[in-house]
Amino acid sequence: MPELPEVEVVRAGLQPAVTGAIVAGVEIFDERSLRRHQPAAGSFTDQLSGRRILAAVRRGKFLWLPLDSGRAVVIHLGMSGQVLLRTPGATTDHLLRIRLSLEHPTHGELWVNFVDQRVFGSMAVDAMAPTADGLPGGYSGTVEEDAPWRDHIPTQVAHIARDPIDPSFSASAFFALLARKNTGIKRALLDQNLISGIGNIYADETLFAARIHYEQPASSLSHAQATTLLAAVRTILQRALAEGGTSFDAQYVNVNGQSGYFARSLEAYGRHGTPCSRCGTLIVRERFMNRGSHFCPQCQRLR
DNA sequence: CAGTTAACCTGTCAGC
DNA sequence: TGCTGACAGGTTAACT
Repeated sequence: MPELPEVEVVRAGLQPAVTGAIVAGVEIFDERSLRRHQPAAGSFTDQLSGRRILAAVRRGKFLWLPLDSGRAVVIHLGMSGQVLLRTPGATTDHLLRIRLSLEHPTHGELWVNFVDQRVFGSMAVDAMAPTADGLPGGYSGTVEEDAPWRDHIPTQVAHIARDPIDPSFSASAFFALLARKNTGIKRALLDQNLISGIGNIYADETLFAARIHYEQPASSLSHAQATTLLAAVRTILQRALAEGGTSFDAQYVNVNGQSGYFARSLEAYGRHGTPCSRCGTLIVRERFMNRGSHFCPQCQRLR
C-alpha cells in the first residue's frame, strides 16, 4: 500500500500489536525481500531474533520498528507490499515473503506477515543515526518524549524529506526548494527528497484540487499557488487517511486485510473519460514517467 | 551538477 | 480457452 495514507494505516494498525513484543521467530520465504538489508552487521534473522520492538514509526512511505538493540526494522511496501497480522497457525497468505513470530507480554503470540506481489518492497534491519535537525525522526503516535529512538532515523531513510503532515515539516524550506527546481511540478511532488509521502494518486489529486498542470515548471509557481498546493496536499492526505486510504482492489489493505474508502472520493486519478466535477470537461490521461497522469485540460492549463 | 530514464518484479485484465 | 500486451499505488542506479 504505497502512499502516505495507506502506509500510516499500516503503522497505526501495527503500533498496538507490536510495541513491547519480543521477536521469537523469523522465517524468510523469499530472499529478494531482503534486498535492502546490509548483512555486514549481521544477518536479518540474527539482528532480529530475541529483540524487543519499542514502537512503530513512519516518515513518508517508510515505516520502521525501533528495537532494544538500538537498530530498527525498516519496512517499505514498494508497489504491492502488505503487512498482515495473523493468529499463529493461520493458513499461509499467498505471496508471503517474510514472517515474524512475536511474543507480546499481554497479547500473546502473533504473526506479522510481509506479503508482496511484485517484490519492490523490502524489510531490513538498519542502524539508527541522530536526525540532522535534532527533531523526531518520524510519526509514532503518542509516545513518551524521552525515548532514545525518537530523534533518530534509520540510515537508509535519512535522505527522505519530512512529509507534509509532520509537525516539523518546513513549508518555507519546501517553497524554496520548489523555486529552484527546473522540472515539472508533478516530478517535484513525487521527489521524496523534497517532500515525502506523495505518489501518483495523490500527486494527481492535489494538482487537480490546486488547478495546476502537472508539467508546469516547479520554479514558475507563484507563492500563492505553492501555498494553495501545499494546503491541498495536506487536506487530501488527511481526508484519505480518515477514510482508511485508497483501495481499488484487495491489494491495498490494512493490517487486518480490510480496504479503505478513499477511492470513491478521487476526482482525477483513474477518472479519464469522465466529466470534471467542476467544469464538465472530460478528464484526460497522459503518459508521464512511465505511468499515467490524470488531469482536467480546462481547469489545469499549462501557462 | 541536475534532470531523466531504465531496471527491478508478478499478477490481472482487455482484446484477439 | 489460450495467448499477448498494457498496466499497476515506488525507488534507485545509471544514464544524458
